[in-house]
Amino acid sequence: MEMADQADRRQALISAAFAAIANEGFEGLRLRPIAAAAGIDHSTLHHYFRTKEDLIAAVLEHVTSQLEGSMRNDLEPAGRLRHHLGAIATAIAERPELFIVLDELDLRARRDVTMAANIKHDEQGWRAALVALFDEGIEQGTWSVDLDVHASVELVIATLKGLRLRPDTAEVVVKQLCDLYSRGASE
Amino acid sequence: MEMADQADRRQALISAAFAAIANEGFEGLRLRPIAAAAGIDHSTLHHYFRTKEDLIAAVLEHVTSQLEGSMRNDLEPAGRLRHHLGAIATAIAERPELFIVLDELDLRARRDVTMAANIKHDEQGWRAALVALFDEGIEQGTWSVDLDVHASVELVIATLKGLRLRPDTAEVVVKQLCDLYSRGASE
Amino acid sequence: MEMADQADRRQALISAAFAAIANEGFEGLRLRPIAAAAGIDHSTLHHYFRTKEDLIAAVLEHVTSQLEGSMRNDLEPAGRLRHHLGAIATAIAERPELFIVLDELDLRARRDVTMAANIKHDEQGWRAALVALFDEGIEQGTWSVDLDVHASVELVIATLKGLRLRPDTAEVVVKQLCDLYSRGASE
Amino acid sequence: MEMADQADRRQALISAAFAAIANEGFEGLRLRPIAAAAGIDHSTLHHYFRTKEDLIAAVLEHVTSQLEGSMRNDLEPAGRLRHHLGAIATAIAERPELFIVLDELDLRARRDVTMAANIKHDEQGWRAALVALFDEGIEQGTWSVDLDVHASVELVIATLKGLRLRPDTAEVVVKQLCDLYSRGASE
DNA sequence: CATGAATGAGGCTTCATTCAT
DNA sequence: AATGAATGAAGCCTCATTCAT
Repeated sequence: MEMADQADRRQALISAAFAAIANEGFEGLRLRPIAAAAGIDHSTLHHYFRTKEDLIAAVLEHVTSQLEGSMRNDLEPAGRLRHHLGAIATAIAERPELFIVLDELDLRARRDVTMAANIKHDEQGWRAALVALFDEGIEQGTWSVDLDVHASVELVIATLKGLRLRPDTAEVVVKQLCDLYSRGASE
Repeated sequence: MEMADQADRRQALISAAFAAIANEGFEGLRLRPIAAAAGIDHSTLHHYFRTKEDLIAAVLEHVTSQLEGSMRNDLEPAGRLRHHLGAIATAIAERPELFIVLDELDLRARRDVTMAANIKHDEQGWRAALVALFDEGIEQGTWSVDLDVHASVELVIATLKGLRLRPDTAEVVVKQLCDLYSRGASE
Repeated sequence: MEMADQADRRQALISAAFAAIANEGFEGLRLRPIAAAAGIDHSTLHHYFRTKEDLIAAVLEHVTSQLEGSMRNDLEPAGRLRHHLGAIATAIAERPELFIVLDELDLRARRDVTMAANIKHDEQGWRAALVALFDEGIEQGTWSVDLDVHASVELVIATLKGLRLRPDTAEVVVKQLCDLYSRGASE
Repeated sequence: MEMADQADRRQALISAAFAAIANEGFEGLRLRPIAAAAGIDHSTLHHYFRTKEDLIAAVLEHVTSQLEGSMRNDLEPAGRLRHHLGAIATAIAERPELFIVLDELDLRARRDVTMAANIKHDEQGWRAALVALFDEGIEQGTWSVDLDVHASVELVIATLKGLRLRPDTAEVVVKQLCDLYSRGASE
């Protein structure tokens, strides 16, 4: 039981840090309030996370673990794309903070090599799945062989990243993007 | 002449702040180094910008003034879209700092109403131009009347925003987006 | 057997503390690393030494026990002096840490009455032996009756203390001091 | 006039730090009390000394400037030695704090290269003067050509260093050392 | 306009120690 | 005896801002 308490406390700290970043931004991340939110002394926080950086890394881990991709391999390419984009649009709409924080992290990654590495790693998996999706679609005739897979993948990623700050438009934008690819497909 | 000096100094401060944000991020924005970069005492900076926020606002103004849109009204809709997106892709590729800083500013806007207002105002103009572009295209038969103008506008904006952190992919992504709309058009 | 373990552990803590003072100085004495070096939790250290001061006192005891003087009473005064100084010079050269730590302790004694008392006690024995040596030497005609015994004792002590920070010069300095007293003796 | 104030304040900080080291030792050197003693906020201290190390360096400079050697070149070697040692003995007796602090600094030099360099530099001058003194003495027949100059210099230095912690014995010890060299000389 | 000393609030981190287990 | 979570005090340092000059 105590073990659960420990983990809980740790999780509480991560959650508090996550919320702080979401609400106040990276600038506003102060250790004292985080500790207070978890109901402990600010020096005790260092018992769980030796340094501020360690806490931030844990936040990143927490965020990415929540976004673990759901790519349904049982659908054909077009449907899979539609489903995947829809899932992300839904996630953006329902839990925008997740993406806000990811954006802050993304920005910080420009100066923090560790963070950059972690984010890159996470994106790699996503990117690979998208490449496979488009490759398969071309193979099956869903899209023309002329389709630029790399460009398409980057377009999808860029669009989704660009939606982070405007969660309210996520749904329509994603639909529009799907439609464009469907039209290409019907051709 | 001194007036020119004044303006120069002011501009030097803004440039220094801009560079600092581009290189170190918002977190790394310290007034003292900014003043030093402009060759003045850190106290004197407050004669030009009463507060840190004021300086940041000036940086935003500086950034947006550099991005004033070039929407060529002499071209037909499809060409105009292609040209516009190409121009932005070029800008991203050539002066990525501009967009990096814009991203930092965008993120900060979530907590700074003044900044949010300024950014929104700037985007409004952009948005309106895009709406006009698509409306005209539909009117002229470039795109189907079924085209969701609002969604398309947001898609374009989201995509471009999403490119900020990956300036190297800007060109191909923009081309891909144009192609998708061209194909839709050919229909 | 466990008792031996206990003593061993205690000794390990003292040794680790000794090494820490020798290497990092008094400033650098931290309990956690000491405990870690002895392979126990930092909390457990408090079972062996209730407080940091207690541990330091034990270090002093450890150091002085290692320096228990070897004054050979079988030699005549001049030879005894030469032998004694030589022994200390050798000790300084071979185990300089012992003297470094003693110096740190000496300095600290200025503010720590307990330490001051302990050190004073240790020195008292040394001082008495030296007084006896010189007294005997005068009695036997080795040195003139004009020899200031007290001053000579303090000179010897001061010189040896002054050598602590320059272990490499210990040998020649000690030899020089002996020579000065031998010359006085030959008179 | 204000300039004097500035320098005064700076000096006040150095003096306060000096006193703190003398009374509490290096361990007890805290910036806040130092600032308070000088009548300023603890953050203002950083305006005068960017870092704690800088302040310590200033203390060292202050101490050594007070000890600038008084080697009277108008006296013959034996008299010069007697005079020099007497001067230092007097200094130790009258201002023992100076030497206490020097001892703390000396000890710290073992871990602080900058301090070690500064101290070494100061000692170099002293050492050179002593070497010259003994060389001249041998040349003039004051001492035998067999005298080990290097050893004698180190003996003098070690003795004086060893006196730091026992200022009350300085006078007699120094006299005894002089006597030993005089006797050697008379020979 | 320019300076630089001064401020006060606040930042992260470290440490010896205690307490419940 | 041993652990490790928790504490609270304290450490150095930084920053935006103000004020007297």
